[in-house]
Amino acid sequence: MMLRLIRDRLDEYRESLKKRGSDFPLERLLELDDRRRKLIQEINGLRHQKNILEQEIARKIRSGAEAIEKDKVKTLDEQIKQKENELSKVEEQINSLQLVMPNFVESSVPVGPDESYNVVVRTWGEAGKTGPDHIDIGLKLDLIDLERAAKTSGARFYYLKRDLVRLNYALIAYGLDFGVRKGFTLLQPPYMLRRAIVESAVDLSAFEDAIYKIENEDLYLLTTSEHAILGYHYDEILDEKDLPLKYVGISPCFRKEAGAHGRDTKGIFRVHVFEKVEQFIYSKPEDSWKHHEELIRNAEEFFQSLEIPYRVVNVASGELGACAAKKYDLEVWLPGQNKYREAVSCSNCLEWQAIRAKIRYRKGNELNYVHTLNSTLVATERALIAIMENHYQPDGRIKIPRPLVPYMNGQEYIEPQKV
RNA sequence: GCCGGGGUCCCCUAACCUGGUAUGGGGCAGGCCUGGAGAGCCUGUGGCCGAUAAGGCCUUGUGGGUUCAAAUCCCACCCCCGGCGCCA
Repeated sequence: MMLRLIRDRLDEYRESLKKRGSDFPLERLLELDDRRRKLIQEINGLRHQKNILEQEIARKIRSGAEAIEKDKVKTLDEQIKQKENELSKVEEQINSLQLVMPNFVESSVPVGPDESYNVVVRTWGEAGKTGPDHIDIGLKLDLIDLERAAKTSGARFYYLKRDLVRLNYALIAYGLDFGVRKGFTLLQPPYMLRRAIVESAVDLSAFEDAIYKIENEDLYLLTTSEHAILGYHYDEILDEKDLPLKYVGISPCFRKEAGAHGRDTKGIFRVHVFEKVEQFIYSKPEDSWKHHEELIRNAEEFFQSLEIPYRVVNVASGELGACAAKKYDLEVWLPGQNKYREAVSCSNCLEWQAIRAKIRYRKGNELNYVHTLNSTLVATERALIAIMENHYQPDGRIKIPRPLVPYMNGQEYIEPQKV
């Protein structure tokens, strides 16, 4: 299906691969597809002959005659079997290529191999403030324990303590209410998914680098509720009048971070488990770019309400990931690191995921693939870092952002522990 | 986990025992009819190959097997419902 799309827009697709710097073997895939189509034609012809023979046999048996063509059917069966074996080998190769086949690249995406080619779209708030990092603050106020987490679970784990636990749940509760106000439907998904579901949502490289597998089961721990929300409508036909479908998911996210050795090793910035409130939209194709802007604007409004300075970047073609045709990152200012760091990722996957997940919609008499879009609303551990570092007061307290105060039972500051 | 019942096209449903190429209804789309609407009637409704043709192949939860032939018989697995057991 993705193949047909690519055959229709072959030049554009070659250009997209070039922009990504992808070494995807497109020519080989096209050759295999030609071979596949030829085999299907041959098999269809043989099956047609077989069907005709079978009907003759049935007719003869009904009229009481002895059926004598059985050996002819056997010969056909052998020929069919042989072609089918070849076909299934070809299809196997096609499938494994399709699992790593990247999406198109949208024309407004900056072309370049790495993040240095990202283009800043806009900035909000006063960046440049410096101060202690979340680890120092967390230790000083007894809000984070990393050593004991290392003892129980290893690197990249953490215990949150005291008011930071409450602040985490306040962020989640605020994020969910925020999503509902924006017209999204809340969804708390299963935290484990079958392989087929995960494969429809990601490219293969994600499996090795990110995904934890449950032993002896066809189940994988969620890396983001995005995948579970895509799976929600797996193999379904939606009605045009129900689109767009907007969901906000809440779940923990489990990530191996296998490809990230040595990066962000301290603190709770890059960890194996974190909570995330996620926006997801199933859209009609003609509306998906409008919704892409809507999703990033929602995330921006959320971080503005927390009074955290940020910038939005248009991610360069080489950093997109296979699924996305365009991706915005929202990067928050972290005084402890003296730089902007990624807190939100907002992608338009076009029909890439929908084709793999077989999600279509009915428009009058025809069926079309939907477009899917996803964006973080808030990954709470990273937001906690941003709050701790940006709202740290000279007197050693952390000011709780206004919208979270009601979720903290009116509490306005996190106070240092009295010794 | 155990015992029983079940999974058919977008939805519902017939055929399953007794193997012969998936029935009917609803919805939706188009057409006829109408001043207009409704009712009624007709046609279409998934996937693949092919030129958007003609035509053909495939499709009854998934994968195997028996057979000239499988929705139908056999085996394994998945899921749903009911009962029992276990459990935060």
